[in-house]
Amino acid sequence: MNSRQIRQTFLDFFASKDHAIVTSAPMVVKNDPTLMFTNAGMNQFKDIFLGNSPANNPRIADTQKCLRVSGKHNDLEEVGHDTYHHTMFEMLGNWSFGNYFKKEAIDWAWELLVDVYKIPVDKLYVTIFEGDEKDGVPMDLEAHALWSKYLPEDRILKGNKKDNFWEMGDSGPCGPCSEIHVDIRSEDEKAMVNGRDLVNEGHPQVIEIWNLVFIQFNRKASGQLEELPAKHVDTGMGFERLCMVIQNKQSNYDTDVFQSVITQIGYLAGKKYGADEKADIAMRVIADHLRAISFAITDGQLPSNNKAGYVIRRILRRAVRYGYTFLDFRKPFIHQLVQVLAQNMGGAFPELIRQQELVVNVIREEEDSFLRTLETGIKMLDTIIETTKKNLGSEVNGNVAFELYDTFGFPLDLTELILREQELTVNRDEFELAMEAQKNRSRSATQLETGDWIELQQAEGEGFVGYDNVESKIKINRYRKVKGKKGEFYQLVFNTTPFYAESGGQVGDSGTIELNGNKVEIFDTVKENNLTVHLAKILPANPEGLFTARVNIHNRSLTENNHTATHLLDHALREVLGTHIEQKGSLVNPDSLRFDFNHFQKVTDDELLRIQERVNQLIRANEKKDERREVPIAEAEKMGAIALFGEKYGDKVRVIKFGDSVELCGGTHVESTGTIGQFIILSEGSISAGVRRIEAITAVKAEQYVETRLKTLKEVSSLFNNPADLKGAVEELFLKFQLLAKQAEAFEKENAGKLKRELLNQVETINGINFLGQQLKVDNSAILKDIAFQLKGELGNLFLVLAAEIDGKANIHVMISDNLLAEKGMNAGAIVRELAKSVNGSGGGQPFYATAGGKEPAGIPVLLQNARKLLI
RNA sequence: GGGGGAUUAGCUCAGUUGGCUAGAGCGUUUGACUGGCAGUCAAAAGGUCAUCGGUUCGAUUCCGAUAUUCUCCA
Repeated sequence: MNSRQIRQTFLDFFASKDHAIVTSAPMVVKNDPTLMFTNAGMNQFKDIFLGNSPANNPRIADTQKCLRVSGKHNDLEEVGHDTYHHTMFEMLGNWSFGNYFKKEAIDWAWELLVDVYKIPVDKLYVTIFEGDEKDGVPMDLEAHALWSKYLPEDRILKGNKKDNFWEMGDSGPCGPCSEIHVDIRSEDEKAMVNGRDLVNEGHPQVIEIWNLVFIQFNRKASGQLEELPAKHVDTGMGFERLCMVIQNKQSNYDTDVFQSVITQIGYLAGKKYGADEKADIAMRVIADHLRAISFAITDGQLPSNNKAGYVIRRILRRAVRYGYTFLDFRKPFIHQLVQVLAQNMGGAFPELIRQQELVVNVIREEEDSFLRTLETGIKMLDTIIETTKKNLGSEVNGNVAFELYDTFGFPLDLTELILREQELTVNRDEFELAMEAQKNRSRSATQLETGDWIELQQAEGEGFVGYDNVESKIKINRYRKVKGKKGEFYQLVFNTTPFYAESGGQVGDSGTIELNGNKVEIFDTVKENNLTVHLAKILPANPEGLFTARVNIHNRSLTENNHTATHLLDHALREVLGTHIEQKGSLVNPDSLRFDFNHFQKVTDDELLRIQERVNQLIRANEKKDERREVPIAEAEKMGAIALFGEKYGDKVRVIKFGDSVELCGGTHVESTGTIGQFIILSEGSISAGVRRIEAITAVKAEQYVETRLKTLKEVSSLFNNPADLKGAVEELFLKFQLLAKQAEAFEKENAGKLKRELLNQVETINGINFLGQQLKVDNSAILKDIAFQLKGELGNLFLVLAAEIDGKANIHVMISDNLLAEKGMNAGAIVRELAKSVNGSGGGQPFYATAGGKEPAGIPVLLQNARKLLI
């Protein structure tokens, strides 16, 4: 069976057991502050488990794209060195939401593995939870009894809380789990060591492939467990491992999931997989990371310099680094692998094919920029090596290596590699110490103290009513206090709310809640795990009461103008630039709108103008809003609605139509486009390879913009006495100015020349040295400098002192011919410092030329006499 | 969100205790050699040293703020 068949078989199997098959959620997580990426199959159902949303279907199965690179599951540094860790992987899973429980979950798992996939029974082991006294949970005898039907006692192992009790977090849903392990060692090895001794011991060929979690408890903030009324099943099976087992391979990377890409890497590198351990590791790293990066990009997460984008960048750089070090790649190469990946996985994940060009471009750009980073790092390292060797050291200071890494992004392992060639090492302890200090700094800066939720009541409500109302009666169901570095605030959850929570690029609403004349301001509204959370600086006096919630209508309607304009812009972009345009991000707030989209060249001024004109045309057409809620997703697609990659949609969606613009959107919009008034594009630029950004304003802001521009224009025009051709007048003035500036420069030169000639007549020879000490009337010290250098060029054997009073201060310049420096041991710097005493000043410079300033210009004549005396 | 760095000619970058009337390479323009191209040689143009403020006799250099950008950590 190839990997495609294995995946499909899983889905077909659970479909036959009445499961709804859903698509994978995006790998990039939105609206969950605790998680950047989907790291398990259950993530997309988290809000169901938490009780925030109802389950539309009690039985679900899917394959989920997951990424484990940060937080609890951080496998990044392992990947490639062994044969079974991955950053991105697929997790096959089936779920029951208050429907079937342990019996069905275990029976079906067994049926699928043994009867369908034909995995030999004697390779399988299972584990069950042994119980925990502290939590008061007994051994999972139910699971034990179910497994006993299929396996002898010595293949059912008891596991502790760490391995066999699953928890979502410090609090929340949890329960015992039962894992299925498989032993794929050779018969010889099995004879030597019993497989049951290797389960959960980190052996690469005795591995867990499926985890069945039975969610039957809720852990309260106090740590106590309470039995859940509705019990759930959550399972996860590693797809790549399953393929390895079924295809009888010893490594995930030997399966067809990875081999096509690895073959291509080998071809590009001119090396064969399996010939050299280090090269093999590099190929595995690259094959793995390629998938992670490509899927992240298609899900809308571009590499960037912070947060999730930075994680993606780091993964890509790790791949480049391994290619650079072990496969001798010096030019971008990873982007050349995308095509093979798309061929291999595009069937199951069509977004890879659709966005292939973007993925290639983004990766190439990133590779280029990292190779540049490496180049500058190598240059810096060269000078470090040089100085270390000059000082006869054999070890490079760890802080220096850390600076190279921290500030310039040059990885430590590369530093060490290059140093080793020069027989140098890095002081690792110093490096680690500096690293630890940096981590502590970051941690203490981001510390957020989140208190427990305080449940006030469980008032029934309608959830979000803000599409139809901007004011409604609400009750506060629960709240908690959050303490950050910049003060503390409260998070409030209502039974019903007119406040729109930040989502889909539209900022959250602000406003007030009021009870008996006491108003509390809501300064922002955000979403957390599908829960609308209102942020307030203070807690209302009687939190249990019935409040009147009012959205700040002014900001809301400005935001709506911009949001609708964004849809019109999207539509216009497709008309003018082509239908390849896809949204890559957007920001909509009361002030302006920002729209990012894929396009591979600069949008020309002409195109921009046409886009702007088209949007304004659509505004004047005054298209009425056609809003449809609860549209089945298939029907929405038939309507031609534009969906976004990387956005998670439910079965039912909301469709917003304005004329021919049709989009899936949860945001708030104007009633008809005429309200927007006017649309002006402020800028167009690139934010990353293949992604452009347009910033624009509408309505009042656009009006103000035009007004100030017109006012400025009017003022400028009146400065020119309102000419018919203002542009011509300005150009003419500019030309005249240039001419005058040139003339002035020539005049000044001539003047300086004249001055210089006059000065030449004043030269007196004292003891064979040409001396000139004069006070000049100039208003700019640059002229003195210029004259000094000119005189030096014309007259040898010269000791020159020029002085002037500029802005009430004395300005002294001393110039000495080169020959005198050596012959007479004269030094302009020392001389000028000494002379400056006469004007109560100080100065300095080089031996042949120095300047000084002083606060008492009256002393200049004395100063000049003193200068003369130096020669006598 | 926090730390560190960078911003100098069209591009890539030098500029080490504050004073070298701000430099290099590539590119551009002009001239010479050549039948033409390529090329070689010669010369020139091109900079408010990111912006604003401070310290100083004097700031590209030191200090502070802002903007942009790179990088590491969370």
